[in-house]
Amino acid sequence: MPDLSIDVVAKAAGVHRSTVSRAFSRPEAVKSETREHILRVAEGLGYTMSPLAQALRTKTSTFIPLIVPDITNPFFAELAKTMTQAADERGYQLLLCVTNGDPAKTDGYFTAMQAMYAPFGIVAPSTKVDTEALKRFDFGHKVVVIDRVEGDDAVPTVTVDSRRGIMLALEHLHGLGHTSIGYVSGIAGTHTAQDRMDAYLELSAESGSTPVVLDSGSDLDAGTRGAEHFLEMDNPPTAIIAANDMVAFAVMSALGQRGVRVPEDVSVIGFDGLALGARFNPPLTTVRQPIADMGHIAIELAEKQNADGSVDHIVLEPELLVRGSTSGPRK
Amino acid sequence: MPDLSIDVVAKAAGVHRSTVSRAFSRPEAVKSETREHILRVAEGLGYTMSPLAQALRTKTSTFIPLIVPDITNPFFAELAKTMTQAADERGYQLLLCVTNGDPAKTDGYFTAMQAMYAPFGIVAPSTKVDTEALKRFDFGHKVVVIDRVEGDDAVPTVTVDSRRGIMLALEHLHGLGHTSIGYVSGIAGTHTAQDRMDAYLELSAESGSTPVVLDSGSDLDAGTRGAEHFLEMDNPPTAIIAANDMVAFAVMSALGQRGVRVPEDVSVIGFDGLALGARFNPPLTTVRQPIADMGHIAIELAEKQNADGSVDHIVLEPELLVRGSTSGPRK
DNA sequence: TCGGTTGCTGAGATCGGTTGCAATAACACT
DNA sequence: AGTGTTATTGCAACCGATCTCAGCAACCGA
Repeated sequence: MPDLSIDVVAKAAGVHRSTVSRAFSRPEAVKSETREHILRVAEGLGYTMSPLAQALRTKTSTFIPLIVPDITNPFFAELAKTMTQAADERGYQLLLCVTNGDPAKTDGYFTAMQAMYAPFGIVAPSTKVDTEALKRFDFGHKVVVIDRVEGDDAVPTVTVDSRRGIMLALEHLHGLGHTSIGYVSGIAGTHTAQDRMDAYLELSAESGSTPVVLDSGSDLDAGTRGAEHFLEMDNPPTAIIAANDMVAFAVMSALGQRGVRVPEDVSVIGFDGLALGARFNPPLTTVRQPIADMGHIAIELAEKQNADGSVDHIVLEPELLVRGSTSGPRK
Repeated sequence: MPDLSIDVVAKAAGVHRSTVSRAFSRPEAVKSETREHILRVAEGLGYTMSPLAQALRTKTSTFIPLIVPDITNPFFAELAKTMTQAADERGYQLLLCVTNGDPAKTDGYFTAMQAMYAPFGIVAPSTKVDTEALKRFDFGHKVVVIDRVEGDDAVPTVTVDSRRGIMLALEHLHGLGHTSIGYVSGIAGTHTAQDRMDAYLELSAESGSTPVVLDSGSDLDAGTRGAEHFLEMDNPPTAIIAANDMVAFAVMSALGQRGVRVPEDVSVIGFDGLALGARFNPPLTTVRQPIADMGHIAIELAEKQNADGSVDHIVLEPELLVRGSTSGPRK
């Protein structure tokens, strides 16, 4: 590969660099005859433009950072999957940024994204802190957030309707005959986590039952602690809503190890709709978030903002996914 | 941010561009006094070098593509996690590339990585095809593979000792009293998958028992099919080795739905050592691969190759992780 | 036929760095 | 003092594109 630059193509096609450049990036500005010739020659040489050079000159690259707290969490993994797809459909390259919940890292990624002229970035926050970091950067570089954001204004967001999701779960459980329904919270700090919890509290109260929060911790051990708490209760709930699928897994696992059977002894319902849930033992009933859509929409929002400056806040509808972890109450 | 370029720093520090450049990238070539002054000024301005410009000029960037078939598979997710960490410890940026098993995509990523002067890439293959794609690119750009590679020569690799891993599993099961041990294969096409299967076949034969391959499919449904096959047998094995954790999950889930209990009715052991396994129901006994090490080593190998041209093939030792999915045989 | 578009292409500066080479300063040695 | 290093720094070309500006030809209407 004798270093294919725009100049060698230009020479080979007998035109000037600038014409080749136009042939690629502003086709209508070149006589169609010339353009096709150039394209043909380029094709023959196996030429592609250097994204780096382009980025340097135009001050806008195709690198888009995906900032997540933990790629190991299947929710973020699924998000990453659909995002990569959406991304390279549109010629973007996803930069995987894992913060591990460390705000310093988040900051670092933001400055890095400026440095490489990222047109925008996607943030799936673990804590409110992440979204606050945004402000320090004046939104100078556009970002879209997979969560609600305090104040709901300057930055585009996409989320699912937490309240509706919890409602779905509650209705399903009520329909099955459950009246005492506990809750184990998930990754704390996120607005959506907060919203789900609030929704649970409110809706429970509305339906006349007293809410039972088994654990409100932030980590995965919330599941274990929740299960323990459950076992210590004199009159434990007959069903448990977990703030997200991972926590639901943890709950079921902890319960299982202590001899409690799902759904025979207690029903468990998650929130996320991870594919993995279908392979769990038992398969997890859950409130599905349209993760795939979220990825595409996030990118669309970003592009839209770049185009006309509009910042939208999309709220998607969740959906109930009934699998094997819920059934009628024990007695 | 009035566009911080090297020139503004130079002016502010009263030196020439080239001196600033050296102060950063070849510190020993600048009088320490001057260097410190420059660095201080830069610091004050909040200046960082443009990785794009650097890459363009030096023809080597800090972008390193991580090519995986499916980030949704926790094995690759864990790999990605440790790799991002290893990567940004050394100032690299990970580009997430998901092939979905499509060789065309793999090819695309290879050309892309050339275009952006990636110093090397990491490939965690789904099929042998992936490794063959490498040859089409003359290894012109360095790549290290998380798998064994046909011929074992031109490209650095890191894997764990498949045979040893299977041996560990077998020994554990034998120790528990199992004599009839089945096998469900995993993602096909990979050399390691092949190796594990071969090891199972050989070691079973050596120990005098007849191997029982419950399913040799490539997809996740192998688990389901394996379970069904298991149920149809007159004299089913008392334990099952799954080629990887995901398949083990699927097997246990399918078994569970059909009323077979693990480990009471049948023991199941996986291969990978995913953190997720600890949260499964029951917690999965498995052969642990040192995934975190693999990530770091992969990057080290790549750097080493770039430095002195050496290509190494590292084989790591697996380790048994006993959790709850194995116990003595039923009767 | 001539001034006024319009369409297409070439020149050349520029993006933000790097690096070989030349210039100068400083120091060592005889 | 004279000459030969050696350490520092400046100069300017270059990496591979983009884009403004200008040049030129063809076309239009009066």
